[in-house]
Amino acid sequence: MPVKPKWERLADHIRGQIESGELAPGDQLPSTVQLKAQHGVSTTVVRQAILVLQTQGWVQGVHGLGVFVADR
Amino acid sequence: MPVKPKWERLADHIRGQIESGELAPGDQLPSTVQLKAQHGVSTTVVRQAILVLQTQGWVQGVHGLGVFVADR
Amino acid sequence: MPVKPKWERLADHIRGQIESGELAPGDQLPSTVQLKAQHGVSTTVVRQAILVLQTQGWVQGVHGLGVFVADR
Amino acid sequence: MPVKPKWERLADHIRGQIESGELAPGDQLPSTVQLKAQHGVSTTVVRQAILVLQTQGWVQGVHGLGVFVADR
DNA sequence: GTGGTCTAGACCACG
DNA sequence: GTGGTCTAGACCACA
Repeated sequence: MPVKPKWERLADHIRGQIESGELAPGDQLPSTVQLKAQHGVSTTVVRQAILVLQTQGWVQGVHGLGVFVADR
Repeated sequence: MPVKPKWERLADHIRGQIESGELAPGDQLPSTVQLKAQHGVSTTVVRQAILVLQTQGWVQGVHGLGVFVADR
Repeated sequence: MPVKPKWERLADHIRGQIESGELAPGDQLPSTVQLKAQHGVSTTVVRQAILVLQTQGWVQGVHGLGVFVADR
Repeated sequence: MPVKPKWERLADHIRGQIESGELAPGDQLPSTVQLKAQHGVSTTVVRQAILVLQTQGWVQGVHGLGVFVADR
C-alpha cells in the first residue's frame, strides 16, 4: 500500500502552516537543522520538501540567511 | 596647553561606565563602528581606547564577536 | 545546470577589466566596501575573489593601502 | 610580534600530519565539523585551511564524500 | 579607512 | 552527513 513520501508530508505540513496564517509572508521558516530535529527526518527530506515549496512559489530560500514565506 | 588625547578621554568614558555599573561584566560594548559614530572619532581613536582598556584588564576583545567587559 | 559561485564571477569580472586594460598595472581596485556595494555581495565573496586573483598573480593586496593590479 | 592566522596554523598542523605519515595518501581527513570542534574554530578557518592545502596539492575535496590526502 | 581575520550559523549540491 | 557557498557583522593590523 503506497504511502506519501516523508518529504511530501513535511511539505504539506509547512504549506498548511502558511495557509492557516501560522506562518505569514516574510516569516522565516525554522532552519533545516531545526526541521530535521523537529520532524525526525534527514537532511535530504527537508531539502526536498523545501525544494517543492520553492518551485511552487510558497517559500523562497536566501543563501546564508534562511528560507522565508513568499509574498503572494 | 596640553589636552588629553581623544583616545584617553574615550577610554576614561568607557571605564567610567564600567565603574558605575552601567556596563556590567560580560556586557558587550558598542561595536567600533558605533563608538566611532557616537563619539565622532576615527577608527584609530576607538582602537587605541579599547587597546588600553584591554591591557588594563577592563575589557576583552573576542575576534569576530565583539568587545566585552571583563570579570574582575 | 551548474552555476558559477559568486566569488568566481566577481573574480572573472575583475580579471576581465585587467585583461581589457580598463584596469592597468599599478591601478588601485575599488575597496572591499565598494566592491561589496557595487556587486551586492558580502565580505566573504569579495575576499575570496581577491584571494584567487592574488594567488594567480593578477593583483596584490597591500595592508592598509589597498589592492593593486600587479605588473606582469 | 606577528601571530600566524588560525587558518595557517591549522593548515600547518594538517600538512605536518601528512608529512609525518600520520595521514597517508588516500586517507580521509576529519570532517569539517570535526575539525571545527577539535580546534575550536569556525567554518571559515577550516575552509580556508583546506583551501590552501587543496591549491598546494596536499589534499583533494570530493563533494559529498570528504577531503582526502592526495597521491604525490 | 584600508585589507585581513574571524564568528555564528544559514542554505545549497552531492552521494 | 559531507563539502561548498554565502550572509551579516564583528575585531585586528597597518599606514
